[in-house]
Amino acid sequence: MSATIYDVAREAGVSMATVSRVLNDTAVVKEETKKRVQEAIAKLSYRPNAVARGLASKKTKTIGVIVPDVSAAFMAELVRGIEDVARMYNYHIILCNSDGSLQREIDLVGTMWEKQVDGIIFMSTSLKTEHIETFEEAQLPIVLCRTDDPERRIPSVNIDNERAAVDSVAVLAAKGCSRIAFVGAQNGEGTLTAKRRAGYQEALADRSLRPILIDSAGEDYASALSAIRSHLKMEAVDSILAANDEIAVAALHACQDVGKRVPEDVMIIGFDNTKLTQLTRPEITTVAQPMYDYGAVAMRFLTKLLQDEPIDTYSVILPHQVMERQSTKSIARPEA
Amino acid sequence: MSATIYDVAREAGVSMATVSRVLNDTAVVKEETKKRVQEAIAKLSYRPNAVARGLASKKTKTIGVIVPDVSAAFMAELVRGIEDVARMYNYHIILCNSDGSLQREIDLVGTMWEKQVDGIIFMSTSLKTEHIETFEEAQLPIVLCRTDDPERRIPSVNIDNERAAVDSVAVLAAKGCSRIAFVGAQNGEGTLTAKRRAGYQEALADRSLRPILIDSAGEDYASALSAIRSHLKMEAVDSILAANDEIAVAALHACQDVGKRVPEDVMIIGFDNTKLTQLTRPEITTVAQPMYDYGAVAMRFLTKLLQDEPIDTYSVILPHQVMERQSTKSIARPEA
DNA sequence: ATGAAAGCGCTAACAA
DNA sequence: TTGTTAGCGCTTTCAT
Repeated sequence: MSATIYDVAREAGVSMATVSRVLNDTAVVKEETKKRVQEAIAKLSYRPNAVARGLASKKTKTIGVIVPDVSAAFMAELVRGIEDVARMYNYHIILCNSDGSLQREIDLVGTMWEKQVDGIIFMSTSLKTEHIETFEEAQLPIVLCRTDDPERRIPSVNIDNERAAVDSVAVLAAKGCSRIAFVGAQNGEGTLTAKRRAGYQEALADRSLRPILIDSAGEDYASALSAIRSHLKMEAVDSILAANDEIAVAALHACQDVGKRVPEDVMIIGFDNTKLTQLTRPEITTVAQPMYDYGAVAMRFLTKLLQDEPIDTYSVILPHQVMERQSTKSIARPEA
Repeated sequence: MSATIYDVAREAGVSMATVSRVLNDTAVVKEETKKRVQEAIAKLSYRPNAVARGLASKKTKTIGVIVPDVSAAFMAELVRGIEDVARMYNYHIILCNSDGSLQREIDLVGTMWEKQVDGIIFMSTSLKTEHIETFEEAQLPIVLCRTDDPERRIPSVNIDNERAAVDSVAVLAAKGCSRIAFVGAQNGEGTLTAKRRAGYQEALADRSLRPILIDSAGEDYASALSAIRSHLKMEAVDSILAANDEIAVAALHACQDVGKRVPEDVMIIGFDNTKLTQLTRPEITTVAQPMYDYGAVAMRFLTKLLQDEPIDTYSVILPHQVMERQSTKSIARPEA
């Protein structure tokens, strides 16, 4: 298993160039010699050394994946999408977590250059100028994934988050809700939550409804639970749009805690269609984001870039879908 | 950003050997020359090419991670543990999914060899002879992670699954349960579920209790739900030990469906301490498996192997813990 | 303390 | 159709 191409050449009585040719199918080789080479390869259990190959060809068949945290909800599914498509095109992925730190993201792009990856799939919250500069310096094909680039300078794959929030509000409004609250952390610009909040506000303005913003300290269950619970005690709402599913579950429990029934008294819609939403009772209506597809499409996009295939658009928008479940089910009320 | 070591050498007026020395700190270099070299590096924004380095040194500072499916529950956390420790030791990881297919696992080890990784962290269900043969052929340091090797031929990191099941039964028994059921898929030998079932049976035998095995078609929510529901209609149980948390949630819902209260009528214990268990009401008691630690410890183990550090034991057992929550809470019953 | 030179295992002109 | 020959960018003896 550690013979070199030279050993194979000698065993088959040809030159290493010929072996290389049959290996890469890069030129026509007489059927008979090809067979001899293949036998030699089998006999010696030869396997090409990808590192040497990478040095000589300046292509490593490896792409760098920079993600805030693989272990975050559903990120792994996205990574799986990347890996599946990467495999189809004979690429491998080097996976790195940035924890959302700008400095680390920048460093990682540098390291990826050192590793001579053929391209990068980059995930973060929102792009800053430092990112752009780093990308330009690295001179590597890069595809953004589930990451906002306000000025659309870098190829990217996304859903329309604002639109998704607008759609969710529409569902609620259609069921007669008018006191619609939004729950999410009040964090920076350009984050997913910010976009969703913007869509929510737009949709409420269109209907001349008063926005009810519930600011949870973080995007996690615990902080959302207490924020919602205390808000519910102050002010009645008939529906809650949550920035993500974990918050939606918190909303459900908060309602139960203060004696409100879901969906009879309060309707709830979450975001992301994680497994959670089907393991609660009632099951929670949520906006399905195609996590796997994010990855798969981004990787496919990157392969196009790498092979100079024609590209239709540099900012791909994936479809989203409001998955209606029990938490927004209209109840047929018995006539009085 | 694409100067070579040769450019740096010329810029600093030294030989490339000297540049290499300051880069790798591999020999003493006069303070002054070192400074000149570092300036040249900065001036040219030089970055060493890791591929060339790998070819010359035969070390790539890359390790292969073979996992059934990153997107499976909590696998990502394990991978995160690997990556964090890898980073501490200046390694990067190439991540691949095998979907548990033996053929693919074997192929992947080969590809990892081609990529010249310095070592492999391998995850699967149970090891077969084909695995061992492949590992030997590859001649690479390999650490098994959360993967059973009945004959302990390969270094590994695990918890004691049988013992964990025994402990769970003990908790139930201590609360007065005697009709204790186990729910899990009736799949192959050497799987996690099989180990847990074995522990369950052992613990019941010790107490002269009759085992109640509920066989769900798969390890997922839906099949477990229907299996448990129909079993509950046939036979009363006072507690359920589930092979994993998803099944535990199914058990909870099945009980609710047939009008049993948890924990008053039926107590439930899950396995894995996933987030799910805290998002149900009641919250579910579960066996905490250190997913992150599996990865972190396995990677640390591998670095020891790679640096010939002394090893105490080749099969590391990590601690588990029964996290008691509401689903096993003894209720103080009012005196009659 | 530094330099010269020989590879590492492969690809890719260029010849033949 | 096949072989010869330079590299790719670095590490690593071996000299000096």
